[in-house]
Amino acid sequence: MTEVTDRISRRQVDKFAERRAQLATSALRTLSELGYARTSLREIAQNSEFSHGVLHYYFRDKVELITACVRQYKAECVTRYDELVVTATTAEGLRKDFADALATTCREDASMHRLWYDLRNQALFEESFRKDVLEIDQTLELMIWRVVTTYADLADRPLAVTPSTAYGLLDGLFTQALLRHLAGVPNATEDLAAAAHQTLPKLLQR
Amino acid sequence: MTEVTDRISRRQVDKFAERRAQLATSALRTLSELGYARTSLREIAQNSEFSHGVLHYYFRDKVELITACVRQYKAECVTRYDELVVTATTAEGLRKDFADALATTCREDASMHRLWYDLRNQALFEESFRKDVLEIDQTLELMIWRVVTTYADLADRPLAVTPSTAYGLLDGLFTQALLRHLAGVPNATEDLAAAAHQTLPKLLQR
DNA sequence: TGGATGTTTGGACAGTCGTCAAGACTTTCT
DNA sequence: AGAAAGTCTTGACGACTGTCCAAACATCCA
Repeated sequence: MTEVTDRISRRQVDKFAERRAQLATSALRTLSELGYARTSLREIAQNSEFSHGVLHYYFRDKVELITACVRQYKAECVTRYDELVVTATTAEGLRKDFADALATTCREDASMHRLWYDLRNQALFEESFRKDVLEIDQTLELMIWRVVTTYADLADRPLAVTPSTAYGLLDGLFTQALLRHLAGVPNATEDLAAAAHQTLPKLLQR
Repeated sequence: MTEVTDRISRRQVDKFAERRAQLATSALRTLSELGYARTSLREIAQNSEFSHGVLHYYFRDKVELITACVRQYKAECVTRYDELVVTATTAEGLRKDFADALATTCREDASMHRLWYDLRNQALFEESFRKDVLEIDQTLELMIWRVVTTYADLADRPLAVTPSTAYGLLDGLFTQALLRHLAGVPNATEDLAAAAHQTLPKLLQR
């Protein structure tokens, strides 16, 4: 008996979670187009296949929806460069591949990244976003750290920076490139690749 | 006759510009507290000594007001570290003073800086902000470049990075520290000082 | 002093916002 | 089959938004 109801409720929970994820994906698309300040629940619903009322069936309020978006975003981006890490055989190869991958991401996922920066900024004002944002930020830092430590290992030289410094430095380059790329500055992403390529060795001890 | 009216109209223009600046200052205070997404014209007016209607007497619309705020912000921040540059006598002294100044700014002007990052992010979505934001960003880059070149001169070693790379790297450290500081992470600004102190020499050729 | 000009107020407007709830529709179980 | 539970739509609500305007107020010169 309990097994049956458990199975049922689990199935329902799964369906519930599935639809939540589906709505969060729609919301992410809208948010990445308009930005946090200009995105309304009705706009999100309009870009999905549901009406605006359904959002309050799956999410308590707007904050919970946005939070779910942030969490979903995290899942799909924190392993972005892991493929590079496991296939890397030489320091120079990883250095070049990572720099190029940064540039490609900046070019092709520009909208999603400007949303991440937007939400991260909201956390500077709204306390309710901080926990999730800091958690993602930490995960991104670790992702970068995997790249950097692998690079150091392959180069057989010790690192000269902390994980947080490495992340801060590279993230700064990316932010800058994203702004220029979206503003139509020529060669913004190529410059990012060059700058990252130039920066990686500086993270190692001489 | 024309001289008189010129004098009058100039005086009126000055008064007009003065009030604009006064309102922009009020708006900046409100924006830095609430962030772009949560700031309304009525809220801005309420934090000033005027009613909400007056904003439309001095600014065509909200975009023009925000733009005026951005321009005003620029004027007061682009010379922030110039004092350091002109008084610096040794590379090590400048290195330490700059790192400490970054940390102090992050601690004491946190609200204003989160606003800058917020508005810079709006430019990623809203085309109308881009021109002014890119102009400020360029000015900030030059401000950092003055520090970095002076540091290189005093150290008597050539630089190994472009102005844009130097700015991107240091800005990334600052952004990260600002988030952590506002989130209440202990030692966030001290870590910023340490990271910047550690980073400066890496911008020089070995 | 009186009239013209410049400045400020406060209310009204048409929209939009997040939220909610009543009811219709669907699916599921007995 | 019919009842029960889950899902979705639709319309409404009060609050808030940017914008505009008529009228009140202040300042100025003739």
